[in-house]
Amino acid sequence: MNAETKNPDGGLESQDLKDRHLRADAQRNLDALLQAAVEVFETSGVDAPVREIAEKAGVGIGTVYRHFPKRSDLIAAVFRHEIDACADAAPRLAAKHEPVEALTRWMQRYAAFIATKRQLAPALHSGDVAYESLSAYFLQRLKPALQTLLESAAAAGEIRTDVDSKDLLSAIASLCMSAHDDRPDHTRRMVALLVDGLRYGRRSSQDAPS
Amino acid sequence: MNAETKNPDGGLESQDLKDRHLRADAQRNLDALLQAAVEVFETSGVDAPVREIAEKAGVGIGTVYRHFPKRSDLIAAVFRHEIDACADAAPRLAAKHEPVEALTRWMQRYAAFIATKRQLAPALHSGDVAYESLSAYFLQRLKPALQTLLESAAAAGEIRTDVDSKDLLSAIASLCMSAHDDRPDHTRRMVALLVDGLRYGRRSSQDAPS
DNA sequence: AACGAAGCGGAACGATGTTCCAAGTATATG
DNA sequence: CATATACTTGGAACATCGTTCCGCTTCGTT
Repeated sequence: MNAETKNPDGGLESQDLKDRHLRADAQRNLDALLQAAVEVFETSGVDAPVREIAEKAGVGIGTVYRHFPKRSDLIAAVFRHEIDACADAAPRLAAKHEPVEALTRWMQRYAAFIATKRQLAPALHSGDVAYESLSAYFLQRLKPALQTLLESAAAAGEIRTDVDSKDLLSAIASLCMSAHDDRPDHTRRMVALLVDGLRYGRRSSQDAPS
Repeated sequence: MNAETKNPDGGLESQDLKDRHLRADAQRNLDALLQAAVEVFETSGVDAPVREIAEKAGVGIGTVYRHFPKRSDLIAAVFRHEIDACADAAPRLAAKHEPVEALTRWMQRYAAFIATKRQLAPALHSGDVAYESLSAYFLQRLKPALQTLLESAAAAGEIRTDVDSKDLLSAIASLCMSAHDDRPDHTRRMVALLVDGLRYGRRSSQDAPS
């Protein structure tokens, strides 16, 4: 009924943050659990039984529920984990490649990530409390990541400057949602097309300062 | 592997068609089952337990599975039933109201129908064989229904003539999918806006026959 | 009325999410 | 190093579902 009964900070565990000393073995199990969940979800989809994940991680079912009270918490944790991985890829790519190349590679990376999560989309809008914060987190992490890449490429004069990163994120997501199984690289080409679109109008801005 | 093992006619039961004499009590149970399913799905959503529907219909679980071998068959049957109801509303409205009024009312009717089926959309694209034929049936029934209404209104010179009924169907569906719960009549106004859009360009066609 | 077949009800099965607690183990403390 | 204590664990057990099965009931016919 009231929202006060919920943990105000969003309360999702992470293997990176050590909030209150977590016992060493517990930490090890948590990591194994997350890794196993990633693999199982990739193999059998998000509908895979909790027991299968527990077995793959080499722990008991009780351990799973100790770390993730609800099945949806596990899914949410994995999702967050992958959002982080995708967001963290941005600065890494930016350091290794020139701006447009980094931007291109990241968009492809992001597209591949979204394609994996197609079956998650329904759940996201199902009103489940466990997924409520995910949409916000998604934008909070990915929008700045893309924005930085866009700004670098724009500063180098390689692409246009009038593109909103949020629009671009959802545009790519839409592309991936409609991808057919019989066109494995359809999405890749569509994203490449988007990048070309970004380059096309690069000289259209004349209000550039300095 | 091969498609030949599947029933070639699509094999979905209907309370309207009497394929092979159905025993009187069986027919009664089938009707009660369908009605109960409609009510339960409305109340508790499509994820409602089969047992709940059986109880509401006053029959045993075995009876449900006699008529609908799979849970998805029940859902599909209800969906078909409601598609029929929506399609049948078109000629009824056309007989009772002037063309544009009939068109408006039907579009609102259709929008209300779609809004109810939001949770069904994921299942429709999940690849389940039971739902495969539904998309086709959906278009087969609804497109002609809308098209007739559109043509009547166009013939009366009340609306433009360059609107594809299929596009309009999916446009309304899209509107309903993005509807928020805190805006109950948002969809209604959006559909009304669509109707106004139809009226706006009414003089743009000059190739109207007879 | 009697018979055969169609139909019915619900116990039972297997899978899955979730709870619970006795037993085990890491860590702090002496 | 030994001990105490609280944190963790494993998995049996429970609740809920979809689905199957089969003995019994009821309808339609002769």
